[in-house]
Amino acid sequence: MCQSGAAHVLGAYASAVSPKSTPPAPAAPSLTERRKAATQLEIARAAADLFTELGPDATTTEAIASRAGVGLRTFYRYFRNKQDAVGPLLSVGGEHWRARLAATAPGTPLPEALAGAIAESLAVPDEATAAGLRQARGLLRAAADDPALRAVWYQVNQESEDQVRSVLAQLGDRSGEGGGGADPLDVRLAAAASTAAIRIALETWAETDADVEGPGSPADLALRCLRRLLPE
Amino acid sequence: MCQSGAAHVLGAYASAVSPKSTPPAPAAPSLTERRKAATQLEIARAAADLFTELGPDATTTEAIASRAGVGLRTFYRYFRNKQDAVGPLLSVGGEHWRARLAATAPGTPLPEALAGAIAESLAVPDEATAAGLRQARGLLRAAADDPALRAVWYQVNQESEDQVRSVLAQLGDRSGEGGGGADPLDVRLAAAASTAAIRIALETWAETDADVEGPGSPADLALRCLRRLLPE
DNA sequence: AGCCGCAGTGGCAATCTGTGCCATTGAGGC
DNA sequence: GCCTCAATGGCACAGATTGCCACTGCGGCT
Repeated sequence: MCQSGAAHVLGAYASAVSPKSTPPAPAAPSLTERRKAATQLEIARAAADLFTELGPDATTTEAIASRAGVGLRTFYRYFRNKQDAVGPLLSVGGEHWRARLAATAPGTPLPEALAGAIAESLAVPDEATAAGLRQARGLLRAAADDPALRAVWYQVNQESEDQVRSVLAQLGDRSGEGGGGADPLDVRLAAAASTAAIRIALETWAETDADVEGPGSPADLALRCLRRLLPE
Repeated sequence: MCQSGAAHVLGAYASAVSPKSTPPAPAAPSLTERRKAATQLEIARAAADLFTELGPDATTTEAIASRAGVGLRTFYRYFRNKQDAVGPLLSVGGEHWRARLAATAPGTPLPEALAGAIAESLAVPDEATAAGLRQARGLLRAAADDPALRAVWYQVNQESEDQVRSVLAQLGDRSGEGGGGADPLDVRLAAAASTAAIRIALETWAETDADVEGPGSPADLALRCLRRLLPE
């Protein structure tokens, strides 16, 4: 178990586990914290395996819980429902992306900041990250036949958009101190555009057999999409 | 009953009722057809009422069916689930939008075509349309507190995006006969950008008390959003 | 080391959701 | 008026969720 391939595409779900205790400082996660994260990942993996093997419909919640080695009741303490269980695996790189974005040097033009953060968060530094992307690809392909699973994908993206929106709002406040930050509508649009760029890049990539790196990779596609949507 | 306020925002759901029989020709809908449409709308209204009164969680499917005057079993013949029932009311104008878009004069620049169609589909020619928009606003506000309802909104938008995508693809084929149409990625991005423009316009409008027309209206906001996302 | 409070867990019971099956009924064509 | 068929309603059932309660190990205190 453990978080080996814990790469998250858009990372809206990771927060489900330890949102209260240590948001900013990466202080030593207590044993309990780490155990919870491992459990969540374990469940997510079990769900993803079963979903891709049998299809989401034929998979019972109990089967997921059982394969993950937890009680049914515990499953529902981690996830709202069956489909949500794969959320963390579809959130590949999202946390990374937002963190990188929040750390952008003040004064950087927005499109540039977004592009840099996207490039970095969709980069594939190790095999675990690559595996995470490939698993996401499998899920996206399964989603093509399953409305409920597709709904999770939409939700993951939308939550990512919301979070990016707040990151961008803070970023805006930080630079134009006097005026009170950027136009909320612009912030919203930038968040939507960049999230859509990543979403479409991943969807498009999932439809192909392109590698995780190089031309046709998620990072490549995402940057191309971003340029179209935010040419400013 | 009947389709008085049948205006649809993004209109992905309307097809749920009569997708087989009369898709193109608006031939005389048989009595049965009209009855079905009325039933669907009846259920949608019942659901919307209960959702906004009690909240989606506290509303049981049976209560919706009952208020709509149909059997529980029938409810499930019209909608996949509880939340989906309000889909038609959130799809305000979508059908209209796509139809208008499909009918665009060949040669019209894409951004212009999209803007024209959006302006027309979010226009408010009569009180019924206005009522439809206001009801959508109520649902969007309720969605703020309910993840499941929010999920329906995401889904409606996503389905609209998919449909717009195919309309745009055909539009592209129609003009550049020789080459085989526009770059699929571009089509996808244009569909995403225009759908997002409408989505964000409606979300933003729902947060305010602005009127259905004039500055701050859905149409006004949508066009502003579109200009930002598709300045080409 | 021994004790305590608490978070995380598992199990059970109850309610709600979603689907297959079958009989009934009214619409539309002959 | 008779026949065929789509639309409906009721029923039963498997699976999805949730409230409630007791059990157990982690982490802090004495």
